Amino acid sequence: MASVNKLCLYDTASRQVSEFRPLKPGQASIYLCGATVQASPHVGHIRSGINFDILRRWLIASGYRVTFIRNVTDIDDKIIHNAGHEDIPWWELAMKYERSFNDAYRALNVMAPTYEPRATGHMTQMIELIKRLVEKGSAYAPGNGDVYLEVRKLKSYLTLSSQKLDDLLLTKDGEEKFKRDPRDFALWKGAKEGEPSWPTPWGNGRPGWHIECSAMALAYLGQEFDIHGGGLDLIFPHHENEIAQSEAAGYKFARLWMHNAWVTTSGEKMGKSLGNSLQVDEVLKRVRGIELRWYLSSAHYRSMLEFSFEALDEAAVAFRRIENFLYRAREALATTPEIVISDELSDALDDDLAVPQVLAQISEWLKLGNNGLSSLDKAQVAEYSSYIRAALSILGTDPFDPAYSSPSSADLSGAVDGLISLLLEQRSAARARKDFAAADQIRDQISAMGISIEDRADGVRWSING
RNA sequence: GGUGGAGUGGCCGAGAGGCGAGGCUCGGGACUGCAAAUCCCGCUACACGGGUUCAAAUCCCGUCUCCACCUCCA
Repeated sequence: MASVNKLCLYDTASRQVSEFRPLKPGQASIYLCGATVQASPHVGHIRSGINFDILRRWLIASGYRVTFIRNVTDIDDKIIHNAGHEDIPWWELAMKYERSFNDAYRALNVMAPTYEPRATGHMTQMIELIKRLVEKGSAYAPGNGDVYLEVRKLKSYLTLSSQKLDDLLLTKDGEEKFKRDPRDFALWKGAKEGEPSWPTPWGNGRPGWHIECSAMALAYLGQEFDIHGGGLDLIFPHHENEIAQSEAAGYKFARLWMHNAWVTTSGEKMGKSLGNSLQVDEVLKRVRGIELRWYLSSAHYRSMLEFSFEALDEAAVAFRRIENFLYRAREALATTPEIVISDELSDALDDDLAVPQVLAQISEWLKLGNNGLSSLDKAQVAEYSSYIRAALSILGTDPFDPAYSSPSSADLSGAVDGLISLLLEQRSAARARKDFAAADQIRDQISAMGISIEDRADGVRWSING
């Protein structure tokens, strides 16, 4: 259990893996950029949730008290645009997709955050932060209702993405005549006719895209916190701008930046505009949540995951093997395997969450555990099933986790067990008198009901086909 | 133009100077009345061209290909 290693994580800012040193010993504060609730989640969105859920579970298992903030951005350009398109109010659209994200998180066993602040609930904090930036001379309100951050004045702008201000390609946004520099970005946007707005000293308006994260991180995690996470595509501009705002306001902000890679199809990033996005609820018609989670967890969080249904199916089959072993182990032991964190698991996860290494280890344990089942060696079964269960619990795919239980099937299983057992007794009798034709006929009939039979060393076992 | 990432066996997918990660598929075997499940054995790969080194998938130089970000992005 005790590992000599310490948790090491890759930091986007330093581009290095180094030891995680929390601000307060034994505590970890994490801010994850969550959903902008403008459409249903696709598997890429949920991969991000899963990757950081694994981080969180590992920190908790390592003894940390984790404060995990994952925001919901429920007001932005796209939400207003899409609401017009669907012909419903912007707040109805935002709530609709927030629920859809929550359904996906729940189906994939992503732990609920410690707190989940919504942008619309933090206008006061955002306006206060912008006021502070204006007072410090870092931001300016040119009188069109917008407030911009003056990026040239910042000494460390673009250090996260290691770019130079003058190398950025410029895109026209129609606000050039108000901006002191075309690269300045909007902290606050003046309201156009018919748009939602909130009153401010600079007129009615709504937040720019980035300010909510700075304001909410400050509100719940304070001026400095341990880890800020999100997808790779948030490095620029979103996270750069969060840093810019927060540091200009005098706050230290995040100590460590972690970014997950995308889910791709045909080598390309998943996105609505490409028409290649796979919605979570669609994929869940094909495999169970626990299997989808296993698949999305299987690549290292910093590696692209090339999505294919073939790979998904393969992952699901592989997972069922592990799951079946755990169920057999529970039967053999007459108790649910305990969660025992092995050194191998600790070492792998401490090394920047090396999940693929964990999977390789699980394969080894699975062989040893299955050997234990064949030789009826309970101690061996207990040992390896415990290691496997511990690994699965950190990955969020522990089949014994109540989050995955379906109560209705549990009620039925007793009755089904009785019925199947009756048939199996008949088959055993037929086999005993070497009437294999009759025995196979019974097996075929049971099989036709979607139930498979295994003749094992310790008796006959049946299971419902997944 | 700038910045970052990737190319590994039939497929997926780790590793980052020295014992062939692991999985899937495929072939062989054990067990079994036959299956199923499980286990055992086999299948010596790192885009290309140079270089450094006793030793390179890993380091250096060059080349090719692909992907991403540059104010909508997980």
